[in-house]
Amino acid sequence: MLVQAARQLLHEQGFGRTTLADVAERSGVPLGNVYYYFKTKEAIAEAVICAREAELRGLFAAWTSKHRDPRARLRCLVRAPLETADEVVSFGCPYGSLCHELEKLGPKSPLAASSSRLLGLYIEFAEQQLRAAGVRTREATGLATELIAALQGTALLAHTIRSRALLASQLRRVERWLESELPPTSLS
Amino acid sequence: MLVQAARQLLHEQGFGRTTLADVAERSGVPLGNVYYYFKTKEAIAEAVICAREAELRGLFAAWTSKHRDPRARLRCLVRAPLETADEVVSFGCPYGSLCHELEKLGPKSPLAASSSRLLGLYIEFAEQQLRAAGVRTREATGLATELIAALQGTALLAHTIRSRALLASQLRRVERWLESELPPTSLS
DNA sequence: GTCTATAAATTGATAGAC
DNA sequence: GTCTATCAATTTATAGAC
Repeated sequence: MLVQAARQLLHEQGFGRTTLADVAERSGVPLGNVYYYFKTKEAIAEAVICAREAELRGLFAAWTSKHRDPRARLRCLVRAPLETADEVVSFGCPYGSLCHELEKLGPKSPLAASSSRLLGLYIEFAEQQLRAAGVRTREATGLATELIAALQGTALLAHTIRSRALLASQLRRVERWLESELPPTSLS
Repeated sequence: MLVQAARQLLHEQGFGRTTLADVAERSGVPLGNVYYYFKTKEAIAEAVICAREAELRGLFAAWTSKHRDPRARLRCLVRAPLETADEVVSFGCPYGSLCHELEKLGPKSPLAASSSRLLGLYIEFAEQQLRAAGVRTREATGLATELIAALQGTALLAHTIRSRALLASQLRRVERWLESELPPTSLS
């Protein structure tokens, strides 16, 4: 699938360094075909962002249905980068690196706005689970932002240093920190 | 100065989207001149990285000479993004965004290796100050990494959301967290 | 819908006058 | 050392046969 190939390539090489010829080649179709399905290169990026958004919503839904306890859902969130550790170490967080690059297109670029929604979704999910775990509404926004910032920073460092060990150990630190920030469990 | 212009442009637009014509124009010199001073575009990027490294070392030296107390130095580190809040909100952390983009050139790229040194320096400085503040050697590395990750993640989110308020409030949170992680001051 | 060929624009890099 | 003109390669995008 065209979008699937583009999704991988944008993660591996970034938007700027990925040519439409790359996308065509990895999809196994000739270059001309790409333009039959997508008017411009930006349109492909937009489709990739949508795919990433669907991917995120899928993860959130899976964690939500798997665990009733919001703390367990938050643990899934923190540990998620370990599930794809190789990719994160080699290419960074797919959502964060997309934002990082597309934001450089300027505040007026539609791609920048679309990609920032990805991190927004991330924060929103964390905030919901924090509130469900008993964090006060006022505090939940700040804490959720702090959590996502910690995860994004961890991914950037693990990627830059290219160390899976760093990713694992720092995610454990984030997990311990988060537990210390949550209100004590009500032992009903 | 050529490098100065390139330094700004790489921060504002990134390496990939900055053309040598851009650099020439902002420097006020014709395009041909750029190639008299730098053999290739990569050579300019290398010079920019060196300039950023010197900039970092200068900041560290200033904080070190200004404060004897390592805690005060760490406060400077955490609050530093506020000094250039507009730039951080508009374009992200100059060091982090450079790493983010140049790492996509692949692990074998000399530019990727050079840029990763920037974050390495950052961690190293934090680690030194943490040890001086009484954090055990074993713990200092992990804590320093966690601190820099928090700062980098904060810069990314503040940039993506384009919110100076988010930058300020989240840096305050990082500062409070850091204080809670440091051993109690010895009231000598 | 699929594919080849090619146009049009951008941009890294060079040649050569001054 | 400085500047203009231009080459060569890449890449987005289109035209048109099948």
